[in-house]
Amino acid sequence: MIELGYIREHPDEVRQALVNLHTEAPIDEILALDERRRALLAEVEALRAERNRVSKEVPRTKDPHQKREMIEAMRAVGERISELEDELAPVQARLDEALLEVPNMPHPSVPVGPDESHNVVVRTVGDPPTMAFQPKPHWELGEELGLIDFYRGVKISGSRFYLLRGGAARLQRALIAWMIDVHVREHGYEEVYPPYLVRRECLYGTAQLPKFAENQYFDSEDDLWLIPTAEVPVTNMYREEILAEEQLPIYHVAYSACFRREKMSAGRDTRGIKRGHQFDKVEMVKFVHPDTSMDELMRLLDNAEDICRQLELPYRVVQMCTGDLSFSAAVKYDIELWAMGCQEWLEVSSCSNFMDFQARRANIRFRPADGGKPQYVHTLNGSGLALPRLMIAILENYQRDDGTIGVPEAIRPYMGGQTELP
RNA sequence: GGAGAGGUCGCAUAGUCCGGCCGAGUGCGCACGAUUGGAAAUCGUGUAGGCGCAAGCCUCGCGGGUUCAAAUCCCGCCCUCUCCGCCA
Repeated sequence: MIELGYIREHPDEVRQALVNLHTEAPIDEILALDERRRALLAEVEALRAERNRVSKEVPRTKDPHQKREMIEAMRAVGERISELEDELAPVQARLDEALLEVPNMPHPSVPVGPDESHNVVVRTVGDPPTMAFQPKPHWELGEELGLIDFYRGVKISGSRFYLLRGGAARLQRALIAWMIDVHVREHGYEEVYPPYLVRRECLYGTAQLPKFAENQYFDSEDDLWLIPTAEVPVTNMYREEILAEEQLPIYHVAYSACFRREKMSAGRDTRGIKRGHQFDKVEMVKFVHPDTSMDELMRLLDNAEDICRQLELPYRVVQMCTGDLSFSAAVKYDIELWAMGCQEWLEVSSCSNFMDFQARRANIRFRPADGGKPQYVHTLNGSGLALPRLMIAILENYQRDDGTIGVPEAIRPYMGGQTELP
């Protein structure tokens, strides 16, 4: 959430940001509600001050007549306060709601552009493997080698579900364990295992709600929501907390299953395992001092790239332009792996700096070491990495002319020394 | 799921029966100061958050109600703990 005072004082900058983001938000409504709210608040607070003052006098007043008059007068004041409060409540409620619909402001360094065609390829690392044969897409490899069972996935759970079998299931499990270990051992993260079902407030904290409700699965009976990413439970670990400055920065890495209804992407990527309703991901989350968050973003991105480098997969880093920025990110870099079979760049990681946007929503603060007022932390996160697309890249890029698939060196110790699939 | 106990300012607690002197006492912790060659001990002062230029307003798990006035009374909800039941 961005600060109400900022909208009030810089409405034109906010409007321009929305234009650059190619989105809309109820700014005019917010300004009108805010004005109304402040007027009502001034009135109601003056009355409350009077009531508080007189009510304190009441027990000290000896004269019964005077006492009765004071009580009568305050009864009238009380009624007026109630009226004003009834008027204020819906204004405040709608204002709170509207503020949650305003996206984060893009960082000044973000290139301005209408859509993904204006994203900037920052660097390309590694070369696609040379193959003396026609590489196959993973859905063919997966079926031929008995590694991916689409038919039964659909039978069990419907479209966009599949099963990994045998070596593929093992490979995924090995990748998860290995990636977590790399981030813990080499990059300084603390591993956490979070809940997959969270309360609704958490989704507000990380900004999946209120705007993206249609993409979430939830249990209406208990109002518990399935996480679309470990970002949600992990970022919310410190919601409503005031951390000590010395605790920062906090780095967490978490593996979780992720659940997405994909309502907004219905019909896209229906082939293969690129986009499912359930997938696994290793996620990195950081809580940092505001002064350091841009540096921290670069390191986070490098941590994610390190996985690609160690797996010897060709990738590129793309900076999102304003038009392709997500709702809550101020800056975002994607990492895309090149897949030989389907001949496309696959997004395996999104590394974002949210600045204080999520911290405001989730009320995550720190107390400066000099003892000053609590300040909002900056939060960041990045995939490190998402499994299905990583699996695609490995299956397609490590396929060999004899029909087998090589296991990347780095993973072999986690596969009991196994060197090829199936 | 059943029975009981409880959620108060970093932590621990007092206050709740009998509403006002309680936005809130005490201890610990922490900060600063005094004392000291230095330290311990001791003493003193300070020490929750939000809104507001300020006066002031709001917050004692959350929401609602009663009242001139609610931490305190009433209703609903959430969470924690203990015991019982059930269970990977």
